[in-house]
Amino acid sequence: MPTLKVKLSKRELIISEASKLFREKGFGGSSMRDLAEKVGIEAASMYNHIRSKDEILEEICFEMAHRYEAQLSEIEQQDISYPEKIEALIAFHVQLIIDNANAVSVVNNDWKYLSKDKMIAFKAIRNDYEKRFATLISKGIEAGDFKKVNISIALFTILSSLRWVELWYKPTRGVTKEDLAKDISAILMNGVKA
Amino acid sequence: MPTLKVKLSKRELIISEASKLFREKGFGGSSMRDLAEKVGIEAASMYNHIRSKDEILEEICFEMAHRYEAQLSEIEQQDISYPEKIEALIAFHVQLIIDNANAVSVVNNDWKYLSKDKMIAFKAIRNDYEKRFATLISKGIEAGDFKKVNISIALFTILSSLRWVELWYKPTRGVTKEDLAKDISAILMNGVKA
DNA sequence: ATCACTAACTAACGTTTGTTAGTCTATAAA
DNA sequence: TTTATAGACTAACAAACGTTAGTTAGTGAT
Repeated sequence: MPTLKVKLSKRELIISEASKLFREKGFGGSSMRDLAEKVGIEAASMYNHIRSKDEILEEICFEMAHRYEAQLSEIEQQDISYPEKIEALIAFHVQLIIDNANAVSVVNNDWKYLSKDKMIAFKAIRNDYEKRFATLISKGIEAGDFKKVNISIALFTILSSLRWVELWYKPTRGVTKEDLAKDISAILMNGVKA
Repeated sequence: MPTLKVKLSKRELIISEASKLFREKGFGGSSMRDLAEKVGIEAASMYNHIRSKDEILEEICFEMAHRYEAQLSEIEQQDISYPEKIEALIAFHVQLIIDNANAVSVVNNDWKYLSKDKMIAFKAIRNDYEKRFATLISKGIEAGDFKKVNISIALFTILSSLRWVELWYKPTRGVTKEDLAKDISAILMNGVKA
């Protein structure tokens, strides 16, 4: 039992360090020897814990994809208004990005390094997510809660306006996750114009 | 004279194909032999036109950075209101992204593959751009044209809400650049809430 | 004390990488 | 007609890549 625990945590250390390294140098710019040095063992030794370099990337991407999907499912089922659902999703995105900045960055930037079939699978999950997100906007319009905006444009404006958080957020800025989510929500919901 | 012209256009072909390839596979995932095949010559032959793989990336990044900077300078000097300036910048971003989707994608995603000193130079240009963009928002607030939003948050919400255009835009969608810019502006200026 | 197993190591494999050297051919200038 | 240059080629280099093989030290169970 403790053996298994140790093994898992070393594997997790590798993946955690990989997230950091991939974020900084990109998947293609990171070598297994670079990574091994960060982990503190030889490159070959890592293969006791992981199957391949590709597998690390896959684990990062699908793990995060699953988290997004799970949270969306929960919010879909909550009995709140559509604007509240969108705001809840925005808050979730902000929180996930801040708590898992490295992994989120890798998913956003390095999914194109996935092997062909894994990439197809990944895109399918992402498309599903976007479609369900769009449905929330669409229903919000029907309910009269949102303006009659182009749904696709609104969707991607919201989604990508969240991406910069990963690049921008530093605890030293003195902005809490909650305030940040609130400010972004306010801009997307009500705009910047006076 | 025609000799020079031909040389330039072959070099430009290489850079153009490189933009396409880097966008699809990433800088680290693209080899010079891959690229040469797209160009239609041998890898070694490309070195009659370019100095190195790095140089291609640098040319793409700094060429685009310069265009952003030039347009910002022009808009800064125009005698229009601050909201109009921001909308003009949004329209410019949309147009540049649509007309140079490959190059913009490379700048956005692969600048981290720049060599250390080039990366420092690139970041300096980008920081300058962001600072001047932020100033426009700041002055717009002082003028009473914008709500008293957090300037940094507003800035990055606007900038990154433009990034997805590169991923999303297809002429087949039947949305013109002008309409797209207008819709994005509308959301950022007035929000989605009814 | 023996056995099985984990997880580290060194050494090396075969490829692929970016790049250089040297050569040949066509075209334009003299 | 000679000469120079541009721009393609083939061949090859040294380095770096992901990964495998084989070995060894330590640990816990029988």
